[in-house]
Amino acid sequence: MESCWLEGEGQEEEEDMEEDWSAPVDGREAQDQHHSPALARSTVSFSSPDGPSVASDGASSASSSSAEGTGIMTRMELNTFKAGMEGLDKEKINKIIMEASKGSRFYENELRKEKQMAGRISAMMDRLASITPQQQQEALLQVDKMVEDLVEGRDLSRTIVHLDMDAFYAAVEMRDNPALRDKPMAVGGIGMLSTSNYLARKYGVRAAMPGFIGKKLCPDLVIVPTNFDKYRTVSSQVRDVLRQYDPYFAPMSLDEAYMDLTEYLELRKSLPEEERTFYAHTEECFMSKENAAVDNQKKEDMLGETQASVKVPELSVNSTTNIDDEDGSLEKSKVTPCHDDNVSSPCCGTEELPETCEQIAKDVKEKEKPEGHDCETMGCEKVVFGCDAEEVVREIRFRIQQRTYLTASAGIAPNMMLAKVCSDQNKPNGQFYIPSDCEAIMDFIKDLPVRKVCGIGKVMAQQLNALGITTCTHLYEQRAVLSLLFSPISSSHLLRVALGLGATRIERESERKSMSVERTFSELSKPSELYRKCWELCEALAKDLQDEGLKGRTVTIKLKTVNFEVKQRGQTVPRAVSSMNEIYDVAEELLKMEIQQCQPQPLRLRLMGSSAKRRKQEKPPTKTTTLDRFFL
DNA sequence: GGCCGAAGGACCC
DNA sequence: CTCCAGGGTCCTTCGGCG
Repeated sequence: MESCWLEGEGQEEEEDMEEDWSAPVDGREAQDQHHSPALARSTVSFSSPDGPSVASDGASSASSSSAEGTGIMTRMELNTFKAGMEGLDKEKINKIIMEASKGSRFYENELRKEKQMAGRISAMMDRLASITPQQQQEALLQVDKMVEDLVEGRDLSRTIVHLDMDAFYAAVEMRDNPALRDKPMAVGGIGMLSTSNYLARKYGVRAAMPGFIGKKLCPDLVIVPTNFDKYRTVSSQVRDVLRQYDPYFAPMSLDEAYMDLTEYLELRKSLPEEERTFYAHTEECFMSKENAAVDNQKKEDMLGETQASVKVPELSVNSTTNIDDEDGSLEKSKVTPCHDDNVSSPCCGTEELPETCEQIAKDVKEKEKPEGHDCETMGCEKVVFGCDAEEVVREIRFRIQQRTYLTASAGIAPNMMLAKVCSDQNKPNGQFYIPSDCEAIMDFIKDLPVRKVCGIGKVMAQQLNALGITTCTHLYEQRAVLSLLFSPISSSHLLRVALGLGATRIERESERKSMSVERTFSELSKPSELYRKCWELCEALAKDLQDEGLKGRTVTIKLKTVNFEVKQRGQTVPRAVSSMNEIYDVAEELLKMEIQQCQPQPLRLRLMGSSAKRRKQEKPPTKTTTLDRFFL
């Protein structure tokens, strides 16, 4: 239960979600003038009052606000950036997506948002044009001071891993139903797909795509309903493995997690070979294996498939003996106190400290072995893993695969931001390592598309794009301008990205801040129906809250009109609430106001939600009477 | 000016 | 022929208030 919040049904890994932003900018072109397009532009625009024309040029290329036509609707197209997109007909796919969407209310709303975005960008370009060279100089000076601090505070002492299950939900379904293995399939419903297998991706079917469009792209697409209980089970098996390498690992969803291997790697150095030895189980092994729960039919089929992929992740198991001790000698990265990165101490939680890593490791290793099974005599392939980070991660992936028959990808780097990007690098069933030295980091960062960075989404990417920024190098080159155009928080985040910096301490699970329930339905507009729906939602929410023993001080309702416009209305109450009645009282009132607001017209909704949020956070951990762990 | 609450979004899975 | 989720977190902007 301590893992509560992470049970939030994750969407699904790498998937880029629907989006796209379909980089209209051709990389090369950007590179040619990437010296500082924005800089040049603003200088030009400054020296010549006409400047804007130059600037607006850049803006319009990034997001033509001209109606219809080709350029617009960049938000609906397919993101070709991600892995597994080789050799597929983007043109054709986008055409199909377009045709399926055109004219729908959804599409109209997207159009609206697109225009709004264009407006924001052009406002930004105007601001850019009004920046004087002096301002820029000053900004640069200031930013470079920050750069200095940031670089000085760089902490290369940690080894962070981001682990990501490959096409998780889809992989689980394929594992359990062999009939699906050679078919393009996706998990979800006709309304929305959570993820798709790699075969389906070839057709352009991706996560966060509505099922009916998936069907259009790939008429043979098999859509399997989600089965979260199953994914949760598998997920916990994976977590069992991860825990042994970092008891404080942080699951981000059912299918991905961050780990800090620093401590473990230290310990690993003195781990005898037998402790690093595993066996690739063969069919016979499985016959007696724990998975007895699975019916035989499935099991057999599973094995057939598994054999093929059971091989050790990545290359040579034998090259493993390279116990690179050279690694321990990197004193160049003097351990700095890393003041910038989050200061949470990973190892201070007094919670259930699961003994030591060694103990856990032994325990679980036993568990992984089929009962009463002796690998030595059963002829299982013996695998010995080395002691460096890459070897350990291979071992982790190997064990995950042995345990779940599913593959995972991983990224290893000195901080979370990089690790996350890395895990995507060799996506299905691969891993990528960035050693802990500045040069390696910068080399990696250099051409990294900003869009790949976690936290830079469609919108930010498009804004940056308008400034001629597509890679992290550009990000650095434009640091002065960025500091002037974006908020301090945003620009410092961008700056850190540009420097290859990221959190080096994995936050201990934090308390949840809100809880919500929302539902999409076919149009409702009669007040009685709306109140009824509201009631149901509040009921569900109250139950969820009570199940976790939580209360909320702010009750909000969320409404989505049939035109996809989203509204939220909230009210904070004097005392935290959790009961059905208390919540509904507030929600009903809020809903009533909305219904009245559009009075003669009916309020036509396609979705309604209800949520309870905790209030800010008390400044000092107020020692208010060991206050119940409620939202205040 | 600073903090808070409300509303709207961006982003992530 | 219809048909685009649901669970979160965090940031930004704005108006009110003391």
